[in-house]
Amino acid sequence: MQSQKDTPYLDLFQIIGLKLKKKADESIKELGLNAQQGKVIEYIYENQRNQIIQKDLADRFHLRGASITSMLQGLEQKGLIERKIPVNNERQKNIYVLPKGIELIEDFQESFQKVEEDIVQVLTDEEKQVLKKLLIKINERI
Amino acid sequence: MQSQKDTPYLDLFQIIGLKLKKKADESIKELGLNAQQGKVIEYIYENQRNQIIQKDLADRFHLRGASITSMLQGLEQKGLIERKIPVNNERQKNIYVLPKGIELIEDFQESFQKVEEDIVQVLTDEEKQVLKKLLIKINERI
DNA sequence: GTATAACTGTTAGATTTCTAACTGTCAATA
DNA sequence: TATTGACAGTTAGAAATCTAACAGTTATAC
Repeated sequence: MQSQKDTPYLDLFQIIGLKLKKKADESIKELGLNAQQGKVIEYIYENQRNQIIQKDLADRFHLRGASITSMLQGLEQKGLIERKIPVNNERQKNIYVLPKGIELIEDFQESFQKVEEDIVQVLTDEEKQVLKKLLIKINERI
Repeated sequence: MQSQKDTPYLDLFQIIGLKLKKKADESIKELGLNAQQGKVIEYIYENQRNQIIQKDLADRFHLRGASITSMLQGLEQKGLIERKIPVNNERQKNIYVLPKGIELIEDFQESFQKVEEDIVQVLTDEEKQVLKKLLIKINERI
């Protein structure tokens, strides 16, 4: 395992990220969506007053424009969101969560909260604070 | 952004994991592979003396057996690895890196090392130690 | 004012992963 | 020892993401 040990941070972040993705997917599977879709709906709901467009989602979730198009088409077909071309810019589409989507949000949040607790339950309060600071620092620089 | 703030650890791990994946993919793109494939070849090379089989890779990389089959078929077609059915168990396949694959490993390691440095360069030595401990602790429990 | 460039989103096709169903082999047990 | 179950890997088809090429709209520059 020599080479694996050479990049312990890269390896740990990759594995933890993957495990968390699977946990989160599993936790909201019964709602007929995956974690990414849940997070996106949450984000739209929290920000729809600010006229968010698809590009904002691509930036926030580090996905390509094409991927957002595809995901939102799916969510629209399920009746969870709607997209409206604003009067001032016909290139864009503003995005809104529909009532059927809003109903699910509380369930998402509860599920994600449980995964969140799984992550930090083994840490002391002090460790949690330190970890958060370090993660934020790293996220800002990469 | 209220709901986003409710699961800061989950969100940070997801975003950092995604950014690192993209960085690592980019860094070995010129070799005609992605980061996952590079890590797998590295791992096979370091462990091929111990008769590793596909299931070991599935466990180590948190992928399904079907995904490993698919990936290894690709690497085999490129002449980077080979799979041999051992005499003592015809269900299994032992995996070995071929010379053409071995040639690439140093390049992988150099590239991954650079991504590794990107992660920790903003941290002090003490912070690095603390971070590693916390990540290992979390990884063991989830 | 017109031409050019930048922006936003879409499509088509490739890649990677997944689940579910399957085959063949080995192990356990009755 | 014959049956049954567990194990390792494969296949087919679905889902999510990507890149590259494109269309339409808006902004910029001359």
